[in-house]
Amino acid sequence: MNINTYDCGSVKHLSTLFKLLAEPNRLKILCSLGLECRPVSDIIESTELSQTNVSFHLRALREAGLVKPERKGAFIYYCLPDPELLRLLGDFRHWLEEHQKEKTVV
Amino acid sequence: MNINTYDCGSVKHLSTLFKLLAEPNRLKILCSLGLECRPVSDIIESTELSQTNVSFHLRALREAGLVKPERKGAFIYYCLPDPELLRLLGDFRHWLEEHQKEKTVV
DNA sequence: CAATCATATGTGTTAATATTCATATGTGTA
DNA sequence: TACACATATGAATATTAACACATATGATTG
Repeated sequence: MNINTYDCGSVKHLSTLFKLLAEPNRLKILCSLGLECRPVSDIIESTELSQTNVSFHLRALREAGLVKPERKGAFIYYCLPDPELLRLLGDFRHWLEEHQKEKTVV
Repeated sequence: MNINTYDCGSVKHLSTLFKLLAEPNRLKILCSLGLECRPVSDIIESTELSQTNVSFHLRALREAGLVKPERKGAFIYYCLPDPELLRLLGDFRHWLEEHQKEKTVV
């Protein structure tokens, strides 16, 4: 390995995280949650996805610890245990905008 | 849409970016580049991937503007046009570490 | 405890993506 | 010009992931 090689830590962990975030519907779900806790029915409504599909993606996010379920009666509320994630997403979005600008300039 | 819904901007653009970063070998390539420009042969060596495979992933990264090719004689050097990307990757890695800790605590 | 609502899960199908093999293109040099 | 080297591309296959359908589980209400 070269001395100038950048250390990305465990590439595996990073890539599985990005894989989760790479699915548009999962991103939608995360964004629709925002800083609030919402029942699945809410998520279904705001994302306009099928119940099965939402449940499918929630499972993936849940198992990765990106969302946390909390039962309240018949409903299960989901929230982001660490809202810092939203900041990171914002950073990327911001970078993307800047990056696009540069590309058009160059 | 709820007033508390977090705006992730164009989910589509974000997800295509994450999709690029979700491939372990592409991450490896980005990290192996670091802040330097390197010929493809270097990348092949440090990632231990096949030539075809490296070329395949470089194309994807190139078309998204994440790496930039520059011919020098028979060699083509690739570099990150915007090293800020490495910082973002570092942020995610850092978050991942913290996040893992929390999960074990909780 | 039957009926209903909210959510999850198992299975099969389909679409997307990575990987390899064979080959092409472009560059330097004898 | 012929040859060797660096990299790219096209086609075929393999792997993976999303999605839909049917059904199961768990909670509430009468």
